[in-house]
Amino acid sequence: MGRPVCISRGAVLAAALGAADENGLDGVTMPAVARRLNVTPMALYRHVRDKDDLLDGLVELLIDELAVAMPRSDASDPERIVERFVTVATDLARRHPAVSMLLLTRPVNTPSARARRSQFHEVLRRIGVRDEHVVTVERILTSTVLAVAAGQATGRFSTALTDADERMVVDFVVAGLGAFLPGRAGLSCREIHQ
Amino acid sequence: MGRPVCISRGAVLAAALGAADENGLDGVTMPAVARRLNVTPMALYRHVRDKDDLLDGLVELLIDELAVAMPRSDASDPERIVERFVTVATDLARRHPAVSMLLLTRPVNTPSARARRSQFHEVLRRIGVRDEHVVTVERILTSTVLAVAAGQATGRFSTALTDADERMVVDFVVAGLGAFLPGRAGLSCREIHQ
DNA sequence: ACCTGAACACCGTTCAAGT
DNA sequence: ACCTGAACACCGTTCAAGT
Repeated sequence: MGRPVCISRGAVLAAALGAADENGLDGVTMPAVARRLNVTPMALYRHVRDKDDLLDGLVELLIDELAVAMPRSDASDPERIVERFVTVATDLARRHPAVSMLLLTRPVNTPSARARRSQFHEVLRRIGVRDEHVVTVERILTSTVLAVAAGQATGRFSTALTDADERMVVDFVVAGLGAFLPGRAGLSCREIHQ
Repeated sequence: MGRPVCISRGAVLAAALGAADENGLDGVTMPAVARRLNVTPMALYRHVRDKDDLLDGLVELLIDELAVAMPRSDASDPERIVERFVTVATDLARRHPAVSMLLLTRPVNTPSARARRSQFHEVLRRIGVRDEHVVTVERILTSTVLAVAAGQATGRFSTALTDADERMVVDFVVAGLGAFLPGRAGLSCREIHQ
C-alpha cells in the first residue's frame, strides 16, 4: 500500500488484519506487520503493548464490524434477528477467516465488547428470553453461529457453506432459541425440512 | 513421571497433551514436550513429522476419547443422544481445555476421524434426519457443542458452565435438531410468535 | 534404529541510543 | 515523541554424526 511514515494503533491493527487475511494467523508476526508499514518490528511496541494486545485489538476490530450490522434493540421478530446474525457472521468469517477463529478463542472483555454483548442481551430479553437465561442463551447463540461460520472458513470442513447450509443454520438456531421463548415447551419450531 | 528411555509416538502425544493441559497451547513446544520425556527436542522428529503433525495427533487423541463415549448407532432417542454428546464433550473440554479448542480449529481428515464422523452420520440418519441434511446437521451439532464447551473451558466466558447451563445447551440443541426431525408437532414459527 | 550436538533461520521483546 | 540498532532468549527444524 502507501508508505505511511507515521504509525498509529489503527494502522498497526489494519496491517495485522491484512496479514491475517492473506497468510493466516501464523502470518501475523511482528516483522510481517512491520514490513507492511515500512517500519522496523520494534516500532510496533510504541502502539501495541505486546503481541497479545495486538491480537486483542484484532478481535475488537471484528466485534465492532459485527456489531454495526447487528440487530438493534427495537428488533422483535426472532427469526429475522437470527437470520441477520447468521448472515452477518458468515460473511465476516468469509472475509476474515483466521481472525474470526480468534473470536471463539479469546475472551473479549474490552468495554466496547461488553457494550455489544449488553445490546445483544437486550434484544434477547425483548423477544421473551427470561432474565436468568439471557446470558447463557447469548453464549450458545454466538458460539453456534461463530463456530459454524469460522469452522467452514478455516477449512475445518471440507466443503464450503452453501446458501442451503446457511439456511439450515438459521432454522436450527431459530428452533433452538424457541426452547427459551414463552408459549411453548420445547417443541420443535417448524417442519419445513420434511 | 517416569523416565522412559525409549520413546514412541504415543508417548510423545501423551507428553504433549500433558503440556497442553498444564500450560495451555503455548506450552506445547518441542523443548517442553521433550523435557517431559527426558529427551532432546530433536528426538521427537523421529516419531512426529513436524509440529503440525503433533497437533494433528492431539486432535485425533481427543476425537478418539470423544468417540468411545459417544452414542452407538443403535441409539434412537434424540434427546438421550444429544444429552450424552453434550455431557461427554463438556467433560472433555474441562479436562483438556486447550486441545478441545484445537478440535474447532483444525480440519480432521484422518481415517479414524472420518470413521467417527460416519458413525455420527449413521446415528442422525437413524433418528430421522434426511440424507441430504445429515452432513450439515452434524457440522452444526458438533460446532455448537464444542464451541460452548471449549469456549467456557478456555476462558472466553467469565463464568464456568453450571449444570443448569449444560441443561440449557441440551435443550437448545434438542430443539434445534427438532427442526430436522419428522413427526414433531406441526407448529409453525409464525403461529407461535404471533 | 534411535538419539544427540551443533547449527540456522526466525520470532518476541528490551534497552539504549538516535532524530 | 517516535523510530532504529544491537542484542537476548527461545522456538522449529535439519543434518551429520554418535551408539
